[in-house]
Amino acid sequence: MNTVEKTTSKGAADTVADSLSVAIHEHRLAPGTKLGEDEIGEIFSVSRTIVRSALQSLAHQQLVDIQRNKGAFVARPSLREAREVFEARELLEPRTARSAAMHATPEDVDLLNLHIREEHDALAAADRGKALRLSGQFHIDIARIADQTTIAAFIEALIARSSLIIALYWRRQAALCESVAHHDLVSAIATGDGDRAEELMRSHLVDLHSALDLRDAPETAGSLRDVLQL
Amino acid sequence: MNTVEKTTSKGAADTVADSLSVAIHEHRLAPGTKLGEDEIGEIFSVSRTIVRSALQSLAHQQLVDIQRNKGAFVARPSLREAREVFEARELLEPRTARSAAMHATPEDVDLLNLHIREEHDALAAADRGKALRLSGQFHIDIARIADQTTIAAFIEALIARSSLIIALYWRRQAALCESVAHHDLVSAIATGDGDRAEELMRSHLVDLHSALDLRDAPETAGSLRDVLQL
DNA sequence: GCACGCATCATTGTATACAATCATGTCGGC
DNA sequence: GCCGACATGATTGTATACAATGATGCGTGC
Repeated sequence: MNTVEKTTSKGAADTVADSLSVAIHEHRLAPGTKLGEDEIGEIFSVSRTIVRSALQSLAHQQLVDIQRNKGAFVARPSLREAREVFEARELLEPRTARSAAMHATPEDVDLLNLHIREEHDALAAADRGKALRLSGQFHIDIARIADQTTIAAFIEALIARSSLIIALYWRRQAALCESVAHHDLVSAIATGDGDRAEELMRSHLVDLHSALDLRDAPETAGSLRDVLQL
Repeated sequence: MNTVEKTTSKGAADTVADSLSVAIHEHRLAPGTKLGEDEIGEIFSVSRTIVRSALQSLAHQQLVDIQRNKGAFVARPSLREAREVFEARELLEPRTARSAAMHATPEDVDLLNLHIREEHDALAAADRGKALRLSGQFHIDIARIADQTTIAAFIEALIARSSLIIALYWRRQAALCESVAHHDLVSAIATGDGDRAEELMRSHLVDLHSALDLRDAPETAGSLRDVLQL
């Protein structure tokens, strides 16, 4: 049901990586946070070998930044990267939404509705982090439904980085994640309306993009600001 | 000059990963080949720790397939994956070529011409593997020139997998890699003709795609066939 | 009082040792 | 003679020990 089946014996490293990944997605781990190997190893009761493997995995999808002889840190996407990530999403996701609308089965639609409900519940419980993560999960679900594994993997990576970007550059304080957009998307997908799904996804991403402050923040001031907000 | 600068101290694992990656790209390591940890460690005179790290890195970009308690093998993309990879390339690369035509500097064009020359030389020297690798490198160069790091990384991953796909499903025996297509592309990029670059890239990829035998090969017969060709 | 250099310490990089799992080949039974 | 169970060997998974590098803080000299 999840990303990896239990039956294939997931491996301890993946468990650690998943936990860290979720924590980052839920904004419980802020960009720039140092991820010490011993520290994490103690938390999960595994050796540094496992932690190291997990961190390398996260580094590969650019969720963490490993600096040689310095350690691993939760990544801080630059403005440039932020722009690129959203440009890439705007290129890939609308087409994927269209494809999802074509391929979706009733069970797929049920799954999407379930996830929307969970997202809504999290928001009602004032669990902003969880709502944010589920919001991203929704986009990944759509990519999965579209039955394009390769592109779905790309989108998954982009959404992961989007979470970091939102943590760094989010502007609108309240009224985030208007899940109404997601709801409309599901209805378009449920009725197999590819055109509408594509357009809804496009405008949804433009909305998201425009809710970020990607204009001219100083590239290097990040570390300072980070210290202050701690 | 390469993917990673020497000055940042590349790390032994990356060296091993790069060597293996090149070997795969040059079809010196066939899909399905077992990559034993001790074996590789002895070749490069490093411990299994390093080898393991390198293999995990390659696994993440799906160049090798790691099966728990079984080992690492050069990946064998399925027909489905092969189709998806080329569909994704056809989605991403034409637009990237257009962007490259817009951004290319004279030095960029020089670099492309240099690489085409190297490719031609390799072909003249009957070094089919090297020519193939350089042919892929050419596409990566274009993505780099397009100045879209994120998408360039995706394309790089797709080209890596394309190399495996070509190894498995290539149909036309002779007359491969008509570098004339690359040459035309460079001229379009050099003159800043985005439309033409986009169209040339699109047709080049369609050519490539159609030179593969992706029709109905049995998904599971691979292992058998592999044994026979050894 | 400030700055530079050095020593100490903490953390990461790598190698090796041990444990667990899977593959292979042999032996016994049918 | 063929099939299955078991034992042995090889290979991978994990933990730990050692080495190397970077960070911190103190002391000395100016």
